[in-house]
Amino acid sequence: MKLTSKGRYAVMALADLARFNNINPVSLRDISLRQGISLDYLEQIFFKLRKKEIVQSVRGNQGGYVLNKKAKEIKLTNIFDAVDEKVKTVQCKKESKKSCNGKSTKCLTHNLWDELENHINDFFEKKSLEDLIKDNSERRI
Amino acid sequence: MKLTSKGRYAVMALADLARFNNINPVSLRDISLRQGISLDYLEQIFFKLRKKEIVQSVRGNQGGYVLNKKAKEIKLTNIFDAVDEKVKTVQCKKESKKSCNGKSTKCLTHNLWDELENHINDFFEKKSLEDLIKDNSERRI
DNA sequence: TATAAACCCGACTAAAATAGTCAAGTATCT
DNA sequence: AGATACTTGACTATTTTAGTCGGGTTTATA
Repeated sequence: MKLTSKGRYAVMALADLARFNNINPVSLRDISLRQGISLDYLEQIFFKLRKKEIVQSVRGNQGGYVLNKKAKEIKLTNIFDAVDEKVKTVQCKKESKKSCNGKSTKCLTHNLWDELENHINDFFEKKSLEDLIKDNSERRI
Repeated sequence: MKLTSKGRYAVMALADLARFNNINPVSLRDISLRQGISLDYLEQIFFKLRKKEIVQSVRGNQGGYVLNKKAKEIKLTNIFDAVDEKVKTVQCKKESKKSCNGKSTKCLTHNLWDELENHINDFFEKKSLEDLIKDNSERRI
């Protein structure tokens, strides 16, 4: 299971983007300043987000990024997936099925990890970017 | 968020222990062989489990470990806690509340991580060791 | 057309975490 | 007495993380 800064930054940056997503693209420089994330690191992250078509880039002066879909349609799963944050608790597929299939207690816990994985993925599957910014503006201001 | 081999090993080892928990204590050597976990590493893990009173040790020849409570009463939370696997998605408490409390979008995602944390902890809070071995024996054999 | 803003992309790296190993014990059963 | 098994601390190789660095290319605008 991984869930590290990269994933968090990606979500933070996209939430920021969703908020300031007007006519004009949002530059990474602005996001970097607002969210306190290194510009260079943001570039790495957005490179991946672009490849997965979550954002679109606008090159040149006054350029930046825009969301490629509606905030409602961007689920957290998509984001984590894009930046390679795999919610993977155990890689049982590698260990050939012979050594696993019901053999003693070794695999006793595998169902658990599967279950957990589904549980977490469900959570991420249901949450969209829109939920994030909506939740937040409801609670404050 | 961390959820690594140490946590998995701890759960596997305890599930093994719960299964073979008869009158006699179970030696780490046996668990090591059955689960394919290095004996030295198991010792480290059980040192922690003992300190948190999840297991009891029986020293000397024919010694080993026994569960210190009923399998039903040992929740996964307790296990992860004992081996320092913290389900912590973000440490927002450090960043003083001034810098966080509703200031722009920086904290926009904090509710999310809180929610996720609760979600996962809930899952672990509900699952006991007994659930594990019961689930498993139901499905096979 | 010059220039600055902004994206593009690969390579490198310090620090931390992980998953152990190693060594030298101590306790207890037979 | 001897074997088995727990106890404990220190050490370490490997991997991952969270970046940095450096050199591009593209495009708006003055």
